[in-house]
Amino acid sequence: MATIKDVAKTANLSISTVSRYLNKHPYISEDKKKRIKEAMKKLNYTPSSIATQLRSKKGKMIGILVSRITNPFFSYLVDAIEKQAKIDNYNVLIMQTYDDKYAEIKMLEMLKQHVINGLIMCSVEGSPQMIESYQEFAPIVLCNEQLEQVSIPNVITDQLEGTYQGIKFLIEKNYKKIAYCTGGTLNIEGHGKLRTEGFERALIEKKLDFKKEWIFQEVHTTKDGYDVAKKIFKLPKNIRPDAIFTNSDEVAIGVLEYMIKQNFIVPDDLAIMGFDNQPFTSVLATPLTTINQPIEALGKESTKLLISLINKKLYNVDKSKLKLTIIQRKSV
Amino acid sequence: MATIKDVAKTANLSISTVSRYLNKHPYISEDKKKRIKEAMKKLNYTPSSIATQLRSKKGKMIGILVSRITNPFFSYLVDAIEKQAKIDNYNVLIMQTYDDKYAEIKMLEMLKQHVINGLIMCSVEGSPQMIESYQEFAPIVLCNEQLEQVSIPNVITDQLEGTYQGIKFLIEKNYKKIAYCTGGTLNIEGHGKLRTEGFERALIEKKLDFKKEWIFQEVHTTKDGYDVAKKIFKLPKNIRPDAIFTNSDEVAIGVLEYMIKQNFIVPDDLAIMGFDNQPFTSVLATPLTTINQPIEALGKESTKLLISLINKKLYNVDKSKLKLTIIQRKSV
DNA sequence: ATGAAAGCGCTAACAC
DNA sequence: GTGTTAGCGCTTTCAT
Repeated sequence: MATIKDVAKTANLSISTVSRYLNKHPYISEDKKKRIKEAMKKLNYTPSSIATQLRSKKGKMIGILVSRITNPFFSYLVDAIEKQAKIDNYNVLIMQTYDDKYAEIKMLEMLKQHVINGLIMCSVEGSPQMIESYQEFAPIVLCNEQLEQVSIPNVITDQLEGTYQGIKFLIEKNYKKIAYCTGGTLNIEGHGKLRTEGFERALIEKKLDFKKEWIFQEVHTTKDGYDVAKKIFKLPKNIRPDAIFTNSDEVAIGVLEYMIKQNFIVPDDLAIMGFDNQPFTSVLATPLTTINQPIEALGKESTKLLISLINKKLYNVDKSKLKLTIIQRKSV
Repeated sequence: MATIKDVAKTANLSISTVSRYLNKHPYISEDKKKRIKEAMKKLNYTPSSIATQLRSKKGKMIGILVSRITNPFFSYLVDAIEKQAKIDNYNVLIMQTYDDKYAEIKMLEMLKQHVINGLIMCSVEGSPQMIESYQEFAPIVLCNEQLEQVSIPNVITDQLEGTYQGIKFLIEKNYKKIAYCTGGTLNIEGHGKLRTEGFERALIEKKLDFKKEWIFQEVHTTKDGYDVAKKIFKLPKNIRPDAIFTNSDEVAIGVLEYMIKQNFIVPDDLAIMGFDNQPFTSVLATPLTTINQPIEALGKESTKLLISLINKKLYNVDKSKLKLTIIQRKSV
């Protein structure tokens, strides 16, 4: 690998002059510019970004933390972030946490180590205080997440309202026995807490019962959804729910899968409400009624906010496009 | 930010001793170990990976190039690669090319600049010679891709054979007028060339006709598939194909979508063969008959091969799990 | 306008 | 076992 030294030697100039050329410093004579260009071409030289970063500390990399890239919600979110980041010449380093606190810390440490210059967290595992403390090293933006009692900038949709509307939609369609899935646990703060609040609000408002048999915690995958359905249909008919509000289309598809296999009819035997409006949910055996998340806007605004923060500038998040909407199809 | 110097000063030791501790050098007295630990905690010290990389040149980052992370084939492939990379403590830097040669070059340049220590290319755009030349800087492994006339290690499945079997399957099911989709163009080398060869071989063997109206080039997305279907059903009935072999489930879903919308029946009006066996293809309105790709094995073997190359060791790819298999469902 | 020289934070001989 | 020292490739004063 040719270094700046080699270029300087070949062009018969000092290292500093070459460095200035590289950094587009004004006032370098045309003659020397040409000599440098030639030397660089001859030696096939590329600056070592490692050395540049070491010295100047201004890298151009942002990190994204997602729980699982195979979840289309996240892959589309990453896609949106990357498209926006590219505009400002940032590269993107993606890491999956698999809900593992340790992996999250590894990424946060990269902030400290200047591997990344900012981080968008689309999933959070560790304690709010711990995460907050890392802001000392570089900006962090929470995307589609919210942390209480600490101050970390975020861009979010109104998950409480979205869920509230979704449940209300179900009730108005005359479903009264509503099962509910959440990725978290009901007790602990975090994961889906706001959605659960929206769920409760709608139920209370419509004076409907809660039944602990209808609440499913820590469900994430299609397989989890499948297992939830299995449990539901094992319930005696009189206490079996007539609709299920899932926390993602992936989970909803698991429920659907079980019902198809057992020859149950959607929505007659059980209505299914998805969440995310993922691609292909309109072409399923029963097209899914679901809640659309504004992924594009979420990714774009988070990125704009983060890059502004990196450049120590202000940015007002445009909230106009961050609305959740119900997509009505056949499963409800 | 505290540096190794600060730690040394605080612990009242030399920089080297601290460095040795950091690098798990044997034989450091327990007393000093403790002093170093305390100093590190007190100063909240983390080594700068930039400096470490500059000095030792042994970063721990591998790059992955995919065309679009939103394509489940790639997100699952990335997932498999990441899981394997983690075992050897490598982090993973993902970049999307969007079939853009320029983005690809940007990633290749990162090889030069030591940002990444190896690259897995799950998609290739530029000229074989250009890509080959970058091996000078760090190892490159092609995953699910093949380049002629140059020598770049790769791990692949037999796409020709897979397609040949797929088309033969169609013919044996008594479909004789087979439409064919490819991501590339028929003339130029690259993109789907081997699959096209498999297609041709099966047709010739079974003495079936080619019709240029049945060939669709440069189709990638669900929307492309939708448009292909539209064209097919505009054809006069006597020259309309009775089956379509698509190049991905995404495309197949587009075809399905159009047919549902227009009230055509799958497979009676047109049989659809997918490619990839993506999640949820079994729960579609018409469950998709498709070709399963061994994504797990592809990712795992590519990563093992790349890391071996980085460490200048030999590795023999385990080909036993790299087989394409037909998944028979309802669309054929 | 250009060059010399002092580091950035770390590792790795080499010496003791 | 531990300290001293010379860089890694680059940027950035400070001279000239």
